[in-house]
Amino acid sequence: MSNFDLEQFLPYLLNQAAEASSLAFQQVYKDRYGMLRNEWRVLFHLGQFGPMTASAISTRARLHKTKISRAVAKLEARRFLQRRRDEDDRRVEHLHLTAAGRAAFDDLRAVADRYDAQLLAGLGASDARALKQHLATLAAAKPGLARM
Amino acid sequence: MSNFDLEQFLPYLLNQAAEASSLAFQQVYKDRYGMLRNEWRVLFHLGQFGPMTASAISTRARLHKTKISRAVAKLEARRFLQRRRDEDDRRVEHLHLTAAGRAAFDDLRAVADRYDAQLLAGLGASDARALKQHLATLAAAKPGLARM
DNA sequence: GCGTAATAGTTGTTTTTGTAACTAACAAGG
DNA sequence: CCTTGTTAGTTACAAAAACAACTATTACGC
Repeated sequence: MSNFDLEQFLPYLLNQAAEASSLAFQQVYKDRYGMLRNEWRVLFHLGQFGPMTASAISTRARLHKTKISRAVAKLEARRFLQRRRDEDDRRVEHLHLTAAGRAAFDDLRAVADRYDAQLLAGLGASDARALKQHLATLAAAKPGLARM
Repeated sequence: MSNFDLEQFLPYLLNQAAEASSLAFQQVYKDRYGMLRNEWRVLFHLGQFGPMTASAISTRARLHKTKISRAVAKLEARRFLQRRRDEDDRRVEHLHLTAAGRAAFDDLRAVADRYDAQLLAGLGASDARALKQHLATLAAAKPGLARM
């Protein structure tokens, strides 16, 4: 008999924590700006890193290009971003926020900042740092599982 | 100017870590048993906690009852579980694994056990414990965000 | 240059999810 | 008992995600 415990299984725990911690923030960008998860992510990438192409966002955010494509279309329709064709390579589109897009980003970034602090309120600064470090490592890992 | 960093935002980090760490395991239950995430979860609840009702699983797994309902229907169709009407309260169904269901559970549990160890291989035992403890706390929290 | 492959991005189709409405069975107050 | 409310679970319809196929443009090999 194994001592395996579902509720201590890391992927399960991570999912539960991710869902619980996303809920309240999700409510904000949905209620205030009618955004979906992928739209919020694209907005934040453009807000934080400046103009980028859809491919660059796809790589950095680890989102499939179809998700980016649809999120961009929606953000453009709502005048949060604009596209600009690259002169040299006409396949490429450079995306950048409009003033409205930047305002939304600034607003949501401030919320996110406070929310993050609230989530970590129970932990000391060094514990919080360690937690985020471990999560970043897990996020970057590409675990396989050879013949399990 | 804020020093906010998307990639250090806890809900975002948790999502990335959860997705990355779920991928390889997901592949296993999908390839071997054609299961979806919710089906795997129901299977594990029944395997670990013994016969339960759909409602009990719903509460413990924090899954909406419609997800349970569909997962149960699929698991039943594939002969991984059976239902039994409660004698006293005929609304209630007690769910229990069949031999095939238990075999699948035993197999997947063993994979999960090894996979968990692999994910945590870089951490010391006390770091791993602390990480899981923090995640459990986050998973249990019901953060609101009053007028942000 | 020309055929083939690769890249950027979009569109269409199928699954899966989310939300709400529904049936059936029980509970409780008068 | 009989209305009203609650709980267990299902079903129907709309929204979103996954996946594959598509167009357009550029790069590469010869």
